[in-house]
Parts: sequence; C-alpha cells; structure tokens
Amino acid sequence: MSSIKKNPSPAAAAPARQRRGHGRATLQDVALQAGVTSITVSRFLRQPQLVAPETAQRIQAALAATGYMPNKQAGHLASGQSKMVAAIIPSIANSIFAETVQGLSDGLQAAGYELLLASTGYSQEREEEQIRAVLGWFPSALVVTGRHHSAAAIALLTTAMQSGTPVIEVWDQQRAPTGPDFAQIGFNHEQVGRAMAEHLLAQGHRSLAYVDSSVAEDFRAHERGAGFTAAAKDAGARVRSVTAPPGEAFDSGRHALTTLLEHTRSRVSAAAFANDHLACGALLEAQARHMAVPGDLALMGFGDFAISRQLQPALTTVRPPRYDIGREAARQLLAALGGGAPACHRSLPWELLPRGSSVAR
Amino acid sequence: MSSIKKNPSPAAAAPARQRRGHGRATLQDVALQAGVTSITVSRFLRQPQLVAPETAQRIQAALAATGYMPNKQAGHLASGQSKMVAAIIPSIANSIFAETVQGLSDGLQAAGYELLLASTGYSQEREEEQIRAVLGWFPSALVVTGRHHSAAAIALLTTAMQSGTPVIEVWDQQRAPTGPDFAQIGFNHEQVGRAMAEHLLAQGHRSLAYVDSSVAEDFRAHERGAGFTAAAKDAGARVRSVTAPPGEAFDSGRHALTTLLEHTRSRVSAAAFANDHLACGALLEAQARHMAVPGDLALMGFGDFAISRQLQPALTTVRPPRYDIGREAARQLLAALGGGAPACHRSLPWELLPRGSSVAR
DNA sequence: AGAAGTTATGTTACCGCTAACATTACTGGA
DNA sequence: TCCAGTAATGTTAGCGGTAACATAACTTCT
Repeated sequence: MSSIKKNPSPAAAAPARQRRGHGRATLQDVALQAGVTSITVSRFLRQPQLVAPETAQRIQAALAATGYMPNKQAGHLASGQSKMVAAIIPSIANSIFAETVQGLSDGLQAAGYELLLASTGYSQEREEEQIRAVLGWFPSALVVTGRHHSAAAIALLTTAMQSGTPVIEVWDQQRAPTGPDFAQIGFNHEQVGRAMAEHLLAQGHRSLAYVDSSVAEDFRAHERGAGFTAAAKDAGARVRSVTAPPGEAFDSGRHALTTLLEHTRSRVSAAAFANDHLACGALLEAQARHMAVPGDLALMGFGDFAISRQLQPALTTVRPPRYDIGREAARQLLAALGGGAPACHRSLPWELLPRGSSVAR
Repeated sequence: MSSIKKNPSPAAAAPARQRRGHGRATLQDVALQAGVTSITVSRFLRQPQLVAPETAQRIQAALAATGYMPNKQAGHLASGQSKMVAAIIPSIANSIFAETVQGLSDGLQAAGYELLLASTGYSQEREEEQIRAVLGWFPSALVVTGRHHSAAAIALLTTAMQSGTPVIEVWDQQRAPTGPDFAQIGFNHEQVGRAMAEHLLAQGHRSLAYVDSSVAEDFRAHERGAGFTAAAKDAGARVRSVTAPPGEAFDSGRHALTTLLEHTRSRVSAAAFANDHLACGALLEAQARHMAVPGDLALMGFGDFAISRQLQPALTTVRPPRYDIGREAARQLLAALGGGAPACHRSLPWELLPRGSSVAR
C-alpha cells in the first residue's frame, strides 16, 4: 500500500557509519507508517487544513501508533523560533517573586510557551551568567528582575532586544540609571516609600524610622527607603534610617527594633520596614516589651504577606501586584510575539492598607 | 594567512535561495575569522587541550570579536543530550515547593544545567500536559512531585525512564499505588502523621482531631491524616478528621477550628493540621476565644513556616527537608547523568519540633 | 629508513525538523 | 481545447552544531 521512497538503508554497502539518535519516533517513522513523506506529517501537525482528510486520518493513526512526540530542539532550530520564555529572578524561594513567576507561568502555559527559570541569589554576577546561559536557548523573550544590571548584562540584553527578542524588566518602573530602557512592568518603589511616610505623617508622627533590608542588592527596598526619607524630610519630620541585621527575617526585625529603641536618643514614634516579615518581627518584639502598638510605636511593612493581616493588631502594609506583574508580563510578551505592539512600560497599581498597627481605633 | 575553504558564496550563481538564520554569530563565523574550520572551534570550546596553543589564541580572539554564543538547540540536537532538567510541581507560589525548586536550581546551576519549570495547579490533567510538553525538549532528567499521576502520565514517565532519562519523584517516599517505582526523594508522610499523633498522645491527650487540607489533590496532607488517625486509633484514643474550608489559609484554619469546636459533641483536646498556616489561623482563633493553648486545646501544624516560631505560644510543628529535597534531587540526578549510580529511593530526615502550642511549660 | 604512534586539523554525514520552491493532478472559464 | 488557478504532496537545502572517520605532519622506536 505504501511505496517506499528514499530507502534509508545503506545496509547493502560496506561498513555503514554508526547511527546516532535515541530511539524515540521521529517524523520519518510516522511518515513511513502513514505512507507519506515527513513534510506532510509536519504540515499536518502545524496546519492540518492543508492536508487531505484521508491522509490526515492515516497520519493520525500513525502518530498514535508510534507515540510520536516532536523534538522541539530540532523544530526550533529549523524554524528559528523557540516557544520558550526565560525568566531570571533573584530568588525562587522568596514568595514575592514566586508569585510573579506563577503569574508568568500561568499566562505562558495557556499560550503553549515553556518557562525556563534561573535565579541569581541577588548577585549581579550570577545574573550575568544566567542571562548568557539562557540566551543560548534562543528564548522567545526574556524577563529579568529590576533595572540594575552589570554593564555586561546590559550589553547582552541590548543585543537580544535588538535582534528581536523582547526583554521585560519586572518589579521596577523607573528609567534605568544607565543604558537603554527596556520594557518595564512594575511600579515606582520610591513613590511607595513616599506614600508610606505620608501615611505615618498623616497619623501625626514627626519622628520616623525606616528599617531597610540587609540584602545589599534589594534595590527596591532601598528605593522605598529613599522615598520614605525624602518625604519625611520634605514634611520637616525627623527620620532615621537603619539596616536590619542579616538573618531570619522575623528575628532580624526583632533585633532591628531593639537597636532602634536602645541606640536612638530621640524617640522614634513610627517605623516602616523593608518588608512585612521584618515588620511582623518588630511588632511581636514590641508586644513582648509591653509597648502599645500603635500607641507607643506605630509600625508598617511592605508586601502584604498573609500573616500580616492575622496579627493583633493587624499590620499596616502595602500590597504590591505580585501575581499581576507576572501575568501582565506574559500578556505583553505574547502580544509582542504575536506581532502586536511591542512590550512597553506599564505601571501596575499597588495599595496601601491602613490597619491597626498604625491606625488607632 | 588563512586560506578560504569551502567558499560559501553562491553569490555568483543566479537566484540564490533565501537565507534563514537570525544574525547571531555562528561557529562558522568564528572559524572563518580565526582561519580554521568550524569543528576546530567546536573542539576548542569543548576540549581545549586538543587544540594547538596558537590556534587557540586566534580562536579566542575571534570568539571575543564576534561575541559568539553557542546555540544550544543545535548543540543538543547534534549531540543528543540537553543540559537541562525539567521540574514539574503543583504550585510555584507555594513556599514549600518554591524552596525545593530553589534547592534543585542551586544544585543544577553549579553543574551548568538549566531548569525548565512547569506547574500543574494540583491538577493531574495539567500535569500530564506539562510532562508531555517538557519531554519535547529532551530534558536530561525529569523531576515530578509526588507519586500520584494519571495513567497516561505514568506511561510517559516510564517511557522516558526506559529511554535513559532519569525520573525522580520528590516529596514522597512510598511505593506508588500503581505502576513502576521511580526514584524517590522525600519522606513517608504517613509516618509523619503517626509521629504527630504520638506526640499529642504522649502529652496525655485522648481525644484528637486532624484538620485536613481542602485541596483534594494534596495527597501528602491526606496521608499524614491517615497516619495520624491510624496511630490515634491504635492507641485507643478518639480521633476525628475534618477538612478545612477552602480559602485563604489562615482564615481557613480559623473556620476549621470554629467548626471543630461547635459541631463536635465530644470535646477535642488536641488538633493537628495539614499545614502551619491552618494551624496558625486556628491558634489565633483560639486565642481570640480566650482559650488557653495548650491548656484547653493543644495545636500543632506541619511545615515549620517562619511565622510558627514567632507566635505566642510558638507552634509545635514538623520541619520537612524542603530545600534539601531539591538539593538531593539535583545531587542524584547529576550523579546518574555523570554515569554514576542511578537515582534511587532516599528518605530524608524530618523533625518534629515540640513547642509551646502543645507542650505546657 | 620504514613502521607505528601522536598531534592537530579537516571532511563528511548526520541530529530531526521546517522554509522555500517544485511538481502533479484536477478544476473551471474563455 | 488550452491555460490559469488551486489543492495536495513532494524535493531540496538548509538551521547550527557534533560524532565518526580521515588526513597530514611530526615523533619515536627498532
């Protein structure tokens, strides 16, 4: 029934080079079984309407019989496009980024894209390595965190973008200190910092403190701190900035509070923290010291972690669009890849949630 | 100095097929510039000691000049091996899996492997899709979560394993209910459940409850529940099992406790929860009701989340080797891929941490 | 001096798939 | 009747690398 074309058996000839390959069925195998050539099977898989119904049936049967599974390396090599997006984040374990990755993953999976994930441990050096590594896969698009990168990393990203690979920076929304500006999806952390200060000022506090993250590369926390301090100064309030000691976040927050209370002459009446974990630790420590919150000391954090709402009093915080950042990044990438508008700057809304730790009832 | 071999210019001929490709420098480009052929450059990149020092220098210069970056699709297609590992987990956002992924990522990055990540949202159907999708990349190895998979998924995994791709199930450590047994790295959740019951029994409790997760596919939580109930019954204690309502975990825990207290005739004196979030919620709810913990009600959770240690009283819990599971999986995969012993079953130690919520001082 | 090994590089033929172009058979309109 | 148009499939030539084998220029040993 099926004529054999292009007989692939040099078996008759002498030594016959070693065969490579690895057992799995290829388009050739399917085609042979369906009595067509491989290109027809390939067509059937990508544009079924171009294949005659009867042929399609035979191919379908052959696909099922062989358990064919396309080799994406080969496909992408041939077509020059990989349905895969690479994301590079500081830490997978940090819930804040994990949710963003989840949003990205959800958005991409729906469109049949795969996600290649790399983490940098907040190190610019490792970020550069990782960018280099994932670019070797010719990803359709690249998602990186923040706008602070090493010069070499920026060069890599720029080259990628110029050769048509969309690049999106997530979590930030401000022009990079240097280099070209890539698409960004996030928000302005300095503004958040200002809003935090303004919230505390509005409660009547005139002596503030910002407790920064101990992770030197958590630029976003530092920027919030800068905004916080600036706003406080603008309002003529006193403001101190300290850095939490490294270590487990809750403990770190506790210790930071201790430092703040014991080594500060001028009494601080309200403190903002780089994140909710630090703030929760401080809140618990304050209570252990029998301080009234917010009476003796008002507190607020950033991140809106689940625990924050559960404490007594609940922690005032800022809810960043964690998941939505990833989701929106996916949306924009897909639009850009689909030939629509290129990815662009987009500020997503955050929300300051006044709760008991800063607002007396 | 360099003779031109295999002149690749059909420019003289007539129409000349359209060129594909995408601008980035290839081995050919580098080779041309260094005055050698592409295979020599390829060799230099993989086995530099086979290349003469002077040639190596010229190649190095050419690499730098062209900004060459290897195309991994092509390389892996040709060599038949991809330095990439695929991991499929229920949820990226869940900190428990995120840490495992972090461990995996850390272990793999050190060895130059990439991580392809997919999440299933706890759905077996999506798991199957994702397995199929990632297998198209011919990953070096596959990491999946748990030992409960759809029949089709098991078939895919089995085929993969038989064709030499190591498959590791993480987080479980028990023979699968059906199908072959893949390598496993994790621990026996039923045993953990038993240990939890035994801990409470040892404190003198005779009327226990287990609050299960509302996620039907969180098999691990169910298994802990089974172990818990079995151990309680073995000891002749009374034991109830309820399922927490769906929703945000803390709230869910609160509500579960309410249900437990209000709809149970026989007074429960100790309750174990599917995870720390539920337990924390319950602890806070108990305190809101002015119940003494552990006096009126002893509580314990699972997971050792950061918050658990901070509450007053601190929550008794079980610390699973979250990060180590990923790290160990990476270790075993690399060993298997390096030709060493194939990945095998490995039970990692967990630890029951008795704290104030179940142990009166 | 000739055989046998070493070292450094090149040739060829793929990996499995797809873009571009080619062919064939059939359709309908002038 | 002949030709343009269309539908279905095939042929060819890659994509950018690497495995296997080949070759050429030296060494080394007998």
